[in-house]
This record gives sequence, C-alpha cells and structure tokens, in this order.
Amino acid sequence: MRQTGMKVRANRAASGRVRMLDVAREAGVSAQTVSRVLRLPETVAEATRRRVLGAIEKLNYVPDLTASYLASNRSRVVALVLPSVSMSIFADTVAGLTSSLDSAGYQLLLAHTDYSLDDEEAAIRAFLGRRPDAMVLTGVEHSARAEELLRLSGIPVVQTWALTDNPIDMVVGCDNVGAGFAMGEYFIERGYRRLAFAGTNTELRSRQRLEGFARALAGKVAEPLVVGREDLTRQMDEGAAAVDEVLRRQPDTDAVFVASDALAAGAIFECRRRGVRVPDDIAIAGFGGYEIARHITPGLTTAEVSGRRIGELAAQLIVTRLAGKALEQDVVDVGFRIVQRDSA
Amino acid sequence: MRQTGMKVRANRAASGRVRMLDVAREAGVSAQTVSRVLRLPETVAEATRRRVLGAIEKLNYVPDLTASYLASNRSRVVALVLPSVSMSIFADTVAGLTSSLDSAGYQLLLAHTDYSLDDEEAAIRAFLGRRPDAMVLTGVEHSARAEELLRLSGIPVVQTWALTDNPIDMVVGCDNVGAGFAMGEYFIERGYRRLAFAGTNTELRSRQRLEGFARALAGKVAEPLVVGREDLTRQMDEGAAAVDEVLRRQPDTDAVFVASDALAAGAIFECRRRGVRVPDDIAIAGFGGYEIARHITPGLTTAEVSGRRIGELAAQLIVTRLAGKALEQDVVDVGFRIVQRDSA
DNA sequence: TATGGCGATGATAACGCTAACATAGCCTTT
DNA sequence: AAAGGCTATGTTAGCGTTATCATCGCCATA
Repeated sequence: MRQTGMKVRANRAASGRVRMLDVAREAGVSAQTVSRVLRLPETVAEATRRRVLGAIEKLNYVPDLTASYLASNRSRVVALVLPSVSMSIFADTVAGLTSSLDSAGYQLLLAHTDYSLDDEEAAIRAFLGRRPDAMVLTGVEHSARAEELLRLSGIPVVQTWALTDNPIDMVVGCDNVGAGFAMGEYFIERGYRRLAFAGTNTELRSRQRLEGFARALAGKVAEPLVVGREDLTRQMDEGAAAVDEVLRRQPDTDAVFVASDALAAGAIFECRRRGVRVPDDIAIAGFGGYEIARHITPGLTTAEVSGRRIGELAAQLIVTRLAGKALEQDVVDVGFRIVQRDSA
Repeated sequence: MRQTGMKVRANRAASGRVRMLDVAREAGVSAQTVSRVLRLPETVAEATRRRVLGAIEKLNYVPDLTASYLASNRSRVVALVLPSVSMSIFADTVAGLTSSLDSAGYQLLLAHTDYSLDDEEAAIRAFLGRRPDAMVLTGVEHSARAEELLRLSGIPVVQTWALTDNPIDMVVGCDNVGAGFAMGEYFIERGYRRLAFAGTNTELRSRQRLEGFARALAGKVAEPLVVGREDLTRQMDEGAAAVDEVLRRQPDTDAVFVASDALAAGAIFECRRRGVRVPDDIAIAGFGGYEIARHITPGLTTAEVSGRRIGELAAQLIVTRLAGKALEQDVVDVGFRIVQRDSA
C-alpha cells in the first residue's frame, strides 16, 4: 500500500487521492501557494489564484482538514453532547447551533448520552480525541472526571439549558428553579390548591423546576405530589403514564406542572381519552414552548424558553472566543416567559 | 509557539498536550507499544500493558484520532446529511444511527441542508474534507456534482428514506410511491371521492407519495387537489395552513392525504379550531408514524415507516462494509404499513 | 547444539497539511 | 544609486499517529 523507495515520481499519492501537491504541480506553483489560495486568497496574485482554483476544480481536489488540523492546531469542529437526539426541545438548539456555526465554517460532531452521566463522560472522552475547537454540553451536571478532562483540554466549553454559579467555562441557559417558582405562583394565584409535579428523575433541570415549584407552594398549600419518570424515549406515552399515576395516587389533584411540553401534551391527550376535562377537572402546564403547545386543544400554558436562541447564543460565544476576542459575559440567561393558554 | 532547535528535551509537546510519546516515556516503552495497547491490547504482554494503561491514566492521555487517521487512513467518523434537524421523523433515524455506530466505535458528523440541493452539495463537500469513513444522505435526489464527488471519494454511501434503481452505493428506505398508492386505494375503498394532497414541493419523497396517490385515484375519482408547502420549519403551522388552503380552494374535499404526520397533526388541530369534524367533514391521513399519531384525537390514520429502523440498518450496512465483509444486498426496503385509526 | 519459529518490542518513515522563515523582485525614499 | 520596505512565492520542518520492517530473546524441534 505505502510506497517506499521511489520518491517524487508519483503524480498521485499512494492512496490515489488528490493532494495539495498534485494541485500545486498542475498549477505550476508550490503547495504553500495552494494552501494560501484556500485560506488567505487575498495574499495571492490574481492570475496565480485563478490558475490554482482551475487546478483544484479540474482535479476535484478536496483539502484534507484532518491534516490541516495537525499542522495548524485548529480543527474547525465543535462537538455537541445531547441527552437525546429525538427530543424536539434539543432539536431547536441543534438547529440554532448549526446555522450559526455553519456560516463561521465550523462543523458539528454529535453524540447523545441517554441521560446517563457515565455515557456523557464516555462521549466527552471520545470527542476530545477528535480535538474539537469547542464543546457544547447539555445541562450543568457532569461527572467530576468529565469536568476535569474538559478543563485539561483547554477548549471553550458551553453548558446549556441551565445556569450555575460554578460553570466549567461558559453557560447559556435559563433559570429552571425560577421557572418552576413562577409556575407555582401562577397556579396559586389562580386558586389551585391540590398540586402535582410530573418530571424526570434523571434530569437535574427537571429537579430544579420542581425545587422552584415546591418553594412557591411552601406555606401556602400542601406539598405537591411528585411523579417521576425514567424512560424518556416516548415522551407522550410518558406524559400519559404520568397523568395516570397522578390521578391514581392523588385523585383530587386540581393542577399539574409537567416538566416538558411533550410530556404535557401526552398528559392532555390522556385526559381527553379518559374524559377528564382540562382545565376544569385538572389544569396542566408545561415547560419549553414547543410548537405543539400552541396547537393542542386546549392550548397549553407553558414556561416558554427559546431553545433555538440557546443554540445561537452558544454558537456566538464560541465563535467570539475562538476569534480571540473577549466576551462581555460568559453566563447568559435567555430567560423564560409564562405563556398563558387554556390548559391552566 | 513551535520549538525549533532544542530537540528531545521537552517532556511535553510544544502544544502542552500529552502525546503518545509522553505516555511511552512514563511507562518506559516505545510509542509503538502504547499504540498497540490501545488498538491491539492482546499483542502486548500483560505487565507492559498494565504499565502503559497506568501511565495513560496518570497523564490523562487522550489519543489524537486526527493524527491516527492520517497515519492509518481510517477516521472512524460517519457523516450524516439531513434536510432538517428539528424534524422528529429524522430524529428517530439519527437515534438509530448513533446507537448502532457508537457501539462500533464510530462518531457522527452532522449537517443540515434546509431542503436545498445546493446546500446539500456544500455540506457534502465540507464533510469530505473530514475524510469520513462513510456518508449517510437523506433521499435519493442530489446534485450531479455531489454524486460525482461522492463516487470519487470512494467511501460507502447510504441514501435513506427512499428507494431508487440507480443508487450512488447503498440505499435503505421505503417505497414512497407505493405508500402514496396504498393510501389512495385506502381512501377510495372507504368511499371518499373528493380528494386532496398536501405536501412539500421541495422534497422528492413528498412528490413521490403524491405520484402514487394520484395513480391510485386515476380513472376512479377526480384528480386530487394538490397543495404544496415550501417552509418546513414549523410543521404544525404548515399543516394548519395546508388545511386552510384545501378548504378554500376545494370546499367539498372529503379527504386529505398529508405527506407527514407532523403536518397532519397540525391539520387536525386546525380543523378542531374551526369546528370542522374529522373524519366526518373531512378525513385526514398522514405519513411517518410519529408518536403524536397515536395520541392525537382523533387517532391519525397513517402510512407508518420505522425511521429508527432505517437508521439502524444504515449503520449496519456501513459497519459491515467497512469491516470488509460482503453485503447480502445493498438496497433495503424497510416497508410501510397503513395503520388505521379514526381520522380516516 | 544448531535451526527455525514465534512472541514481544523498537526504529523509521510516511500520512497531507501549515507555521515560520527565506528569498527574489520591484518600488519608494532620500 | 543605495537602502529599505513591500509583495508574491518558495523551502523546510514539523504536527501525533500508525504501517512496516527489524530485532531480540526464548523455546521447541530434530
């Protein structure tokens, strides 16, 4: 496979692939000039540049960014770790992130953890081997080892969808405790007295929403019934199961705060199937602000957070940082907004 | 930055990063032995291996897969090009793909094209620079140049979500024309006579479903009204708009085949808002088999296709092929299934 | 005891690119 | 006209890994 001995002879590499040197020969320049045409075109004379571009076109040359990284120490790759890919809320974040990074010439490496911190650590470790220029994580809860690896790597890291006083590096998210608190107050103002919370045990963000929610109720009404779900692959099924559990364990519940809109939609659908009226028999509020919240009947009252904006801001922080510029702030709160509809 | 002159001295590279050589020195072996511990552990003596693993742990060494690619010509990266990330149907495919590839040690590079063939070509070009071991595309329609680049690259390519007689390499998908035809027959059997189709102009797959649908109606009932949507970012909004257009342009429509379940759900929600009864006033069927089809009221009749299975099979084809094994078949039809619920 | 084979390890030369420095030619400036 | 500076291009030496071949013991075999 590898050619040994005969030097310089070949017009193509042993691999058969077109290299920068092949383009250079075709254009009658040095490899360095080809490199410059690609990266700093304005430093190359018009005529030369045209000749090189012609050769690139003719030979169908595609530069090897892997080799480029090795020589320049910039990979132009951003790694993204998500709990789950098939979750609309994160999909918006991915969309915002890629849109903004694309235009800056970065590409996205993706992994998902199935909500396991161990899997997350494994994913981070594997990613670091690709030498990404930056890494985006979901949430602010990670294994100690994962945080250490990230710190040692020295690359910019953005944690998303939550806030923390002790970030690894940068954070773009919302105040989950605050959102829970606001929803608790909202329920109480409206006169609901027998409350429940349905969320996921495995997610810190869900637990934080519960924390705020419970705090808002404290001293005013009874503690909320808490229903925790583990499996998150079938969101609507889980939401339906959550309602079922709430109605079984505390039949006189008059309002439920559900930790995500997809779950909440599942809950509303289940109520409809059972003939339980929303909000008359039971009020339901969600979190996230997915498209379905606007469309479902009754409209879903929810704590809206712009997932897309989180992605865009994360990208912006990364690009700014990688450009060597100073950041105005490395903790960004995108906020939330209680959107009132008919479900609560 | 680069050190010139003084050789061998440094215990760490100029970059400050831990290299294989640092581990080798720590363990008192050669770099090659460290490499072997990582890739072919069984060829290294037990005691040596332990020493090397200890050194790796101690120094927090993370192998540089970029350099590894350059030397071995295997990147262990699979590139995936999607029309859109925030679309549940593709999310399942991504999930299936990553799950299967993870365990084989591959990582996923992701890009989206916003349904533009030009953007797709750009994404493919950019990806090829990363030298992925394989590439997964959505659909079977690509620019001529993109196909040429892929063929020249020589890597395994899997096209998904459709079938074709002339694949670039491998295909995993379903028969969109056939699904449309089956849905057409279904409507006719049930006595619907004034039909419409709502889909996207930009997607070949949507047009194929229409083709089959129209063919099933031909000679039996009038040609279907065709409503085409362009913007696909807000699926449910688009579905609502589609119903609106159908009712406006052909008020006596008694059934609509909508090219995706998310659109169809939007359509059902819109009908509900307007007081149009489904299926009594208008029947609605979808395509895909998303979770919402089971939950919405009325339940959505749909042509179900397993997006997850498409991802899993694509991964399997890739892994088999990269392992140098022969494939039983390079065109896989995952099939579809008309699932009858209450909406049609 | 010489021979061959095998298991474990090491030395060396790429892989395709870019940083850093070098050079060559030309234009200003004084 | 000499000095300096600028622009366009070339040369060289890596970046961190792995493929390949070489080496060195050691043991079984004849």
